[in-house]
Amino acid sequence: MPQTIQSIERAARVLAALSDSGDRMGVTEIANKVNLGKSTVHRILATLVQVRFVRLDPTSRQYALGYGLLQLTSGVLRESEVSMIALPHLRDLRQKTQETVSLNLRDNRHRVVVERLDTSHEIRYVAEIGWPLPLHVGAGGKAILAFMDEAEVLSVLEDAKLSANRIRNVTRELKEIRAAGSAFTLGERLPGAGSISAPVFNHEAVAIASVNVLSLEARLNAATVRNFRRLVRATAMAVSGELGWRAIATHRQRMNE
Amino acid sequence: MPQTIQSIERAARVLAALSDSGDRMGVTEIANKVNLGKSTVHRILATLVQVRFVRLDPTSRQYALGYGLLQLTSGVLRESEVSMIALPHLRDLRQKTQETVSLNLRDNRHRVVVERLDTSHEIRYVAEIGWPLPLHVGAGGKAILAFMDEAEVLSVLEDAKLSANRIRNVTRELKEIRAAGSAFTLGERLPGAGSISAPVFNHEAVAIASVNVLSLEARLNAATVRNFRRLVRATAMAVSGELGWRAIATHRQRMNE
DNA sequence: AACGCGTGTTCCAGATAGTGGAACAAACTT
DNA sequence: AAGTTTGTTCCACTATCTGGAACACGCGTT
Repeated sequence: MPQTIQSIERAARVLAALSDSGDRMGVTEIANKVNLGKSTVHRILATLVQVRFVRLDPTSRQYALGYGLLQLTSGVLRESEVSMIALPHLRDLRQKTQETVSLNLRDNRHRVVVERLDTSHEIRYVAEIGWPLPLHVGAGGKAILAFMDEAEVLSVLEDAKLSANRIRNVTRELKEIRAAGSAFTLGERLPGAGSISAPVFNHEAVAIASVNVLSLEARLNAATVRNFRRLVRATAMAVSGELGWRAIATHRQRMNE
Repeated sequence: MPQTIQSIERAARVLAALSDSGDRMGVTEIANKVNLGKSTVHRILATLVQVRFVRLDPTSRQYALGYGLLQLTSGVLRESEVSMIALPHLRDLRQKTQETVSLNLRDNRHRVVVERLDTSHEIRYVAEIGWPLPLHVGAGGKAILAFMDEAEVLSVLEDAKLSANRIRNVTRELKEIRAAGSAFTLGERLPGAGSISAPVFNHEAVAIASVNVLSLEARLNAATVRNFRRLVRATAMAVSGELGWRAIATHRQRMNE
């Protein structure tokens, strides 16, 4: 590990602990969870309170995540032009499919759900949002994976400790996805659910995101799947287009190299 | 300032810098903005990248806020039951008013917008969300302020360095708000805009939030304002009710003053 | 009421872990 | 190809962080 600051890592661990407990916690409770002394945790918390990443209920003396974090989040989303561009298209897609739609962004060797439009509930910042998911599970991941460098794909799959056999299977599947331009999986991540997904390309023609439709296995007959594949692809391409992706240009680039 | 950790404070400053630049930045750029040496900032960034609070574009070598922060934010909102309870009521309110509605939460001596339903654009995490706003400016703040401890109100106003004269004015205004049960301001925070707001009480009958309708001065004639006041109050009370507030008991308490 | 247990908070001496200048490397600019 | 800017690494110094232990507070029990 090259040059890295312990206190900050520890502060992050404290925040994570608060996040996935989903509830307010006391000092010792946190201290146990992150395996640090009370005093250390207390000092960390005092600092985090000061910068409004954590808030302290003075009566119960319990700590919870603070609103200062919201400030940062708005920055995350503003910065990522993809989600801003995609949003209207996602609405359109939801309208047409009457299903939950979402946008996955690639984050290094994972993917992250950054937008989600629920059929009934509109967008809501729930559990799943922000959590890193593997690239090789679920249509949303595979749609991205299928259009990555072959070498990189392999290293991702090996990192995930898949057997040689499964690697072969996934690789074949990715080939099919490339041919079809969209991915379709059933119950891979959530039992009983099905997902159709297509990749979004940026101006350099790298797959940086995927547009997804989430539905239930029961609702997905062959005709519906075909229809959703078409719609998802159209949406993804519209977004890619706005990001400056030129289908033809990419070909030319390859020739010139 | 009691026991606090420098590195963490500094890390927070780096994150803040990235947030309000709204764009990706280089090491030296950040270093200048936060007044620290390059090496120090570099180390901080390396750590933040590791915990996914920041991401590094390897080709451009520029840093931006990372998706790990989204993970935390979902925790912030999940933790705050108020926003979960309020959301359906806010939708209702938007439907009835056809205006932008929002929910402000009190955060110590400030308030923070945590939810916002735009008339046209649905909920979106934009600029304003998460930023701390003063309690004594705008209807959304005053609606909360009006139902706080008198001593606390005074200390808030003094902290804001208001002249004795303006303090008197605001105090009288708060009295009116208490009597009406809702606040109405014109162009106080945003020129040309108008806002109507009512407080949300928790089970201990303390004002922890406010429900707001945002409109334009041009659209707000006397009749409309009266109507919005009614609607906003009804919404705020519905939310308060679900939070365990009992109207009659507390109403007496307040009115007896 | 007094007692004890479990919390949260503060203190402090020791030493680890962070600091920043300066040297190095890499990447654009001219 | 030389020059300039920006990112990264090194390293000795010591300021800063650490964690055990002592203190203080609140709460439930006897």
